Amino acid sequence: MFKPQKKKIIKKAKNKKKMKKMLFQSPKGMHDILPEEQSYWEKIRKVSREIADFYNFSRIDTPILETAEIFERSIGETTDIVEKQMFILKTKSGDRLALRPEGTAPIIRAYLQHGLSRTGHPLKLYYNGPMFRYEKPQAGRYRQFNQIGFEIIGSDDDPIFDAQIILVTYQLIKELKIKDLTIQINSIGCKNCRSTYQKKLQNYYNKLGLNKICKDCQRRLMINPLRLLDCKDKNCEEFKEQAPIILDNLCNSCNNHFKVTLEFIDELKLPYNLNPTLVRGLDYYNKTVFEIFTEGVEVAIASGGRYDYLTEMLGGRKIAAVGSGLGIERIVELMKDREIVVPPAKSKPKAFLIHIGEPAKKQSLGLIEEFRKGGIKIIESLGRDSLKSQLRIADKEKVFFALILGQKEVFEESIIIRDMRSGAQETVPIRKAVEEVKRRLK
RNA sequence: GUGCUCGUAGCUCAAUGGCAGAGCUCUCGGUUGUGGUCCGAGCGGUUGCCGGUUCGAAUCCGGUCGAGCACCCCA
Repeated sequence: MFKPQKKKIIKKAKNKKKMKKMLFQSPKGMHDILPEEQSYWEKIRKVSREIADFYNFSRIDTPILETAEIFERSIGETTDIVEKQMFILKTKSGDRLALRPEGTAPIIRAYLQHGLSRTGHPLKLYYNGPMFRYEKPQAGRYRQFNQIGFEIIGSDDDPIFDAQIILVTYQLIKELKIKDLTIQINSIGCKNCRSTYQKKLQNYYNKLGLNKICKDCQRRLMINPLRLLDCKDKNCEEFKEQAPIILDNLCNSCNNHFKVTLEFIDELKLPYNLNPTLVRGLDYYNKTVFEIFTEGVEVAIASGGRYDYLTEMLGGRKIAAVGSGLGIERIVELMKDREIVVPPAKSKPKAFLIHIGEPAKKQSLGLIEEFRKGGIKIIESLGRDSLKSQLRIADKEKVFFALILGQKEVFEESIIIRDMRSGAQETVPIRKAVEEVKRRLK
């Protein structure tokens, strides 16, 4: 009777110890953005702000959680995103909310909810924020990832906006010094010609016989025939080559739309490839679809397309729109790999305040405020008391001047200004400290 | 979701069944209040976690968590 109890107690104690020691990890596929990589993120934010501003896109932020149905209706019930990749939660009152897996549908929801059509057409919006997909992580593929997106809503389906979206997206990447870009582009038609084409494609594969194509293709044939063109299986390749091509099956209006879009892009001399197998995974796309790649990287760094039916899918009247999205993590990885230099996220300090003794320490915070008023960034190491340690830090921070405030200086109401490069020092009245440093910085 | 590879100090890596180590980083010191170089010391680990085999496990086995690769899919 005693033994089991004893064992239990030991086990409990062990657990307690373990609990104390256990370190937590960030959730699978979700990452911290540490101070040392913030410079890349800041650079991307800055450039995207500037690009958006120039092309007159207004910033919009939508909640991270949305009614799950928004995505089910727009992205498509049979897509992987909706079928297995959404983080869904139920609130206490029973609402089904989803962590947004993409940015476009929420923006259209906001557009309809707030009647943003009143602000005139076309409405140009951009966003930057986290998206969530429950997937098996890999390099460049995370469960929480950040996207920048551009949307042009309204103004019918004028192909010039297809071209402008592509241009803006392309310029953003180019502005970040990422080279060797190519745009893959295709048109997947409208409701009418797409479904005609899908039937044609299904017929073609059915005639071939199911046993000739891979298992994935058999599944695709049933649920999403356009995806057949995406198959990378070697056996399927030859059938793909013979398969009907969507560009040959577009209706007159879609064909013309695509032709004009390409003319605009030709005019801009953007490097693009016609890719008739490019179809995109989301249901709301129609007509133009595109992806932007860089040499040596398998995955797209940006993608987008036209979505003229999305407003209707979300309960509004039909409003044509076109948009794009960029994967920030993928861009950051590229910038690191290619050793693209970016300015530091923090500004450089000009001076370092050193205190020796309690009276000096007491004056430190107040003195720093004087420098802030004077517009000079001054740093310190208030937790360190030895002069040597403080000078070491000042050196490491590469400041121009160290200001030394000791017992004697406090008594005399003065401060030492030390030029860190030459080592020359001068004692000046403390009232003139800011002014003196300012003068020397020139 | 399927198949495979990898997890040792904050970082880069040693130790391959027998005492867990090095370099870098970080902290402090090298005699009154003066940095970098140099020298010295210290901090940092129940080897991701749990279990099994064994006299003995970082090492072998199983599971699990995480990272990555190829699929699936995608930013």
